[in-house]
Amino acid sequence: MSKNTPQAIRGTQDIFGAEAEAFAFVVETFERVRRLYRFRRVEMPVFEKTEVFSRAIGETTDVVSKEMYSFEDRGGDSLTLRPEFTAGIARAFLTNGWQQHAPLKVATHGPLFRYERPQKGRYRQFHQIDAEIIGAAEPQADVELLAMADQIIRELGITGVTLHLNTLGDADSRDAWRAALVEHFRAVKGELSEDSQERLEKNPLRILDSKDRRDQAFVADAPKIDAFLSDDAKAFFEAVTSGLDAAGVKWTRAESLVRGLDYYRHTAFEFIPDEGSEAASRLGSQSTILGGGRYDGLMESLGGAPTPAVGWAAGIERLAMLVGDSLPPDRLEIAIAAENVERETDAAEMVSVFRQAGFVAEAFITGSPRKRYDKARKSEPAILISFDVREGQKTQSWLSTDPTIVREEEALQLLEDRWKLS
RNA sequence: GCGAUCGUAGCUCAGUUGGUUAGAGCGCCGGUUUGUGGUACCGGAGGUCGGGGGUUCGAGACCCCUCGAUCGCCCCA
Repeated sequence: MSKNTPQAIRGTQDIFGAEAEAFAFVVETFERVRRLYRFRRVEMPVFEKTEVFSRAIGETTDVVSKEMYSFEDRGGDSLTLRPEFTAGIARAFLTNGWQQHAPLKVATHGPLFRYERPQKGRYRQFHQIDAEIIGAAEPQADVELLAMADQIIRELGITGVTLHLNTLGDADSRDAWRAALVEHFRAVKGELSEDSQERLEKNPLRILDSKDRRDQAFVADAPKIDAFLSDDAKAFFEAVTSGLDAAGVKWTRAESLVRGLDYYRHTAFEFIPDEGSEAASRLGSQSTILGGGRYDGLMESLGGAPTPAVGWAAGIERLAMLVGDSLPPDRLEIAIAAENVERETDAAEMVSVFRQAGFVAEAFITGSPRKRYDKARKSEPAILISFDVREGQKTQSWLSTDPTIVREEEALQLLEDRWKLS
C-alpha cells in the first residue's frame, strides 16, 4: 500500500466477509420479524437541524455536548449527522402529520454517527436497527415492543442475554426520585469517585450504575424509585411486567438501571449479556446490545402536543458479533471447472442455466486450465462438474460431495439436457 | 477526553545486547507432475519494516511526535 493512499476515517469500518454476512443476517432477521409485528418501514434523513437532537436528547448529555458531528452548511444552518434515530423520527411524526396514523408502529435501520473513542463494538459510524411505537400510552405497547425485541434476539440465535427492566416512573415520580438521590449523594459527595461527583451535577441517576468501588456502598442504600412511584406509575409498571410474563418474555428487575438520555419516562430496559457468558466475553466492555424505553416527554420538547411513545434501538455490529454459528450456510452448490480453454464458453453457458434454475453456482474459467479443478475443489461445492476435452472428445464428469443439501437430481438433469455425461 | 498495550509482505508471524542485499508458512500467479484427480516439485510477483523527525559510523530494533488498532475508564447501541 502506498503512503499516498488515503486512510479510512477513524472509527469507520469496511465490513467484509463473514462479518458482512453476519451484518446482513441481522438486518434480514429484523426486517422479517418487524413484518410479523406489523411495524411499518420508514427511511429517515441521515442529518437534521442540530436543534432536533439538542432539544430532544438534552443539552447536557454527553451525546449532545461532546459526541455530535455538527457542521454549518453553505446556507449557514447548523446541521448534525444523526447520533440516534428517535429524535429524527419524532420530528418526522410532527412535521408530516403522522398523528393521523397513531398509534404508529415504525421500524428502520441505518448508520448513526457519534464522535467517541473507538473500541471493540463501538465505532464513530455505527449501525442500528430501531423500532418505535408513537401515540400509544398503554403498557401493551411496551410489551409488544419488547416481545419483538426478544424474538429478534432469539431468531438470531443469540443466547445468554437477559432483559433488564426498570421503571423511572412518570415525570413527577422521576423528579422526586432524582431530588432525593441528589440529596442522598450530596451528603457524601467528598467520598464519591471523581466521575460521580461530576455526575451529581449533570446526571445524578447515572451514579447508580457506576462501576467505581467507592460509589458502591452509597449506591446500595440510595433511595429506590419504588418509594416514589405514583399509584398510576406503579400500576403501569405492573401491567408491563405481567404482560411480558404472558407473552413469555423473560426479564429481570434492575432497580439501578437508568437511561442516559433526558427523554425517558416509565419503562426503561436493556438487553445485557449474562455475566461470564460467551456473549459477554465477545462484547468486551460494550455490554448493552439493545436498549430503550418510554419517552412520553419527547414530543413536547420538540414543540409538539404531548404524545406518549416507546422505542428501542440495537447495535447491528454488536448483534453481529454474537450470531456466530446461527448464520445461515453460504454454501456453493455447483462448481463447474473448464479444464480446457475450448470449454470455457460451454461452462459459462451451463453456469447461467444453473443460476436461472435457482442454484448457487460458480464457473472456474480463468487462470491456468490445469489448476481450475483444484480451485473448484477448494471452493467446497456440493456438486463439482468438470468440462474437458479428452482425445478430441468433449467430456462432462461430475462429483457429488454432499447430495443432502442440493437438489442433485434436478441439477444433473439440467446438465444432461444439454450435455452427454461421461 | 484520560490510562495501558501494540503496528514487519494479502493473512499469521520470525527477525537474538542496533551491524553487511529484511525472512518463513499460508495465499496469489506461472510451469512441470497427476488425470476421476482437493497430489507433489520448481519458479515468480508482492515490504521505502504505519507515517514524520531525532540519536548513531550504522535503526525494523533506541528516543520524540503523529496516525491507526486493541483493552480499560467515560459514554452508549
